[in-house]
Amino acid sequence: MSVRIAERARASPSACTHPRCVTCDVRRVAVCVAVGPEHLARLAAIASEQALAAGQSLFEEGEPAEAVYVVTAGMLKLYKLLSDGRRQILGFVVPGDFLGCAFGRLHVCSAEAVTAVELCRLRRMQFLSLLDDCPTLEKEIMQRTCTELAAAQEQMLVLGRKTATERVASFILRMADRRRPANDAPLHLPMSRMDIADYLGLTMETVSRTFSSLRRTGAIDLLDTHLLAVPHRRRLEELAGI
Amino acid sequence: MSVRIAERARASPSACTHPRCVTCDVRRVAVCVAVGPEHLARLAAIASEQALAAGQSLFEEGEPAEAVYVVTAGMLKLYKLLSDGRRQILGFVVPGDFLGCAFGRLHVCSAEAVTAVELCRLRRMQFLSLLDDCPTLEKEIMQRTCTELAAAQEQMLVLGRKTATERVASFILRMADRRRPANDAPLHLPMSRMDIADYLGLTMETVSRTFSSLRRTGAIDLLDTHLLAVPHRRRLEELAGI
DNA sequence: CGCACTCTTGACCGCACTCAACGTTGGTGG
DNA sequence: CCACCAACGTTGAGTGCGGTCAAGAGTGCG
Repeated sequence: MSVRIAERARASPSACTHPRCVTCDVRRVAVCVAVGPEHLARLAAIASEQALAAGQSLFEEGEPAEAVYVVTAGMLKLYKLLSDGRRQILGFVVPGDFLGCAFGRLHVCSAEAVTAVELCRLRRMQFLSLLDDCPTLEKEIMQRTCTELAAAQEQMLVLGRKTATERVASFILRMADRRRPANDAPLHLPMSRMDIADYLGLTMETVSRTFSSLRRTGAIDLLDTHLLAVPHRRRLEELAGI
Repeated sequence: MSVRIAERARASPSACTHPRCVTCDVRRVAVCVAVGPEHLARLAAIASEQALAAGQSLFEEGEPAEAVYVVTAGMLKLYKLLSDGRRQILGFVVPGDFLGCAFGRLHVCSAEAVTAVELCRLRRMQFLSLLDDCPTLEKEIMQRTCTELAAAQEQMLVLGRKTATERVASFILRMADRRRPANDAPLHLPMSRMDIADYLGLTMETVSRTFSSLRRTGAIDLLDTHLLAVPHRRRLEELAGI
């Protein structure tokens, strides 16, 4: 991986439009890391590859955080548990996303692979010291953290005030919008109905019923259990309570 | 205000334990801003005082963000609205907290005074350029943003998976814990039952009923509508579903 | 004193949960 | 190749928690 970062940086710097960007292309997934060329070797030195099978855990809440990650393929879910097993999924992580880069010593949530996953692992202390020396990277992390905070606040509105139909419609729209690159192809939702339920604060049964109801009313086309099309986006937005 | 910041910095640098901290003491509320002495004059130059009466709005979702604020007295609430008026309160802001310092151009939520409020207003563009030159301040903002993100994720668990009793118990514990300085005096909750309801994803009636039920079972002492004591913290923690 | 506002409490209702049965799919082994 | 099984998803029936509606208590202010 270390080698590949440097190689790709020289080979195709134009794959990403971000200024001073290193393109780390693993399996044709572009990962943008805003780091100046003077810090490139250091970034490469602290990076290593890691892979997970679907269902495998990456880290758990309360564990010491020893690394941060950039996802290069697949999807993970972040979640918190109550002592009796109730679960809240905080978000789904897709290629290009940073993971576990909180500033605390301990992980504040657990991470588990939804599909097979490939990641770029960065040793935490070295990554933090790189941040100190590389302002553009620090800006990038700050930007991403703010985006995550805004997403969490939007989800608080969903969980606190929206009905089941509005939650599912909001979920579909959000998942459609965060695809990189953006496109109009059918939307693949690899997570189980149970995962969607735990993300939306509902039960599996209610999620299933709501998908069926959206299909019956024509708001979505369910091509397959995990594949759907949005024929009339505006209609789904109305159902989402925008 | 500008003058007071500089004055206080020289007058009582020991009021705050934070390294290289400027104590901006307005009405005896200590506000810590991690900025080196070399940037002190610049900080003072972009700061001004502002006051709000209870119920007054500071900014609204979607407006351009022209300033960031440090609260020096009172309490504000941050919230989002749905088109039909449903409201989700994202958090309550207390003295010492930063406010509106997202990196986007527009405010992502609205802010309204719960009580009479005094703030230190910092012009946004100048504040951002100060951030560029002052790494300790930037670290401080990053740290606070991460803390806020963790709080938002904890609240997602509350809103998505906890019962009414667990939500109210969690709320009381959180409010008790974030007091600065920490103390065991009776807890003052200046916000209305409606505000608590909109923070916890409940109705006013359910919040009121739950407070009454907690009082009957002895988990809390309601000294007054907005003042309570927690006689057995452990008991409340159990009720909160820790 | 009267008004306005907030909070509390009661009665009833409905949305989402629980429990249960069944269908579908994919993997395994005879 | 099919039988079997386990996991996941769908659908139906009934229930309960928290919402809705309404009345009344408490409080502050002019």
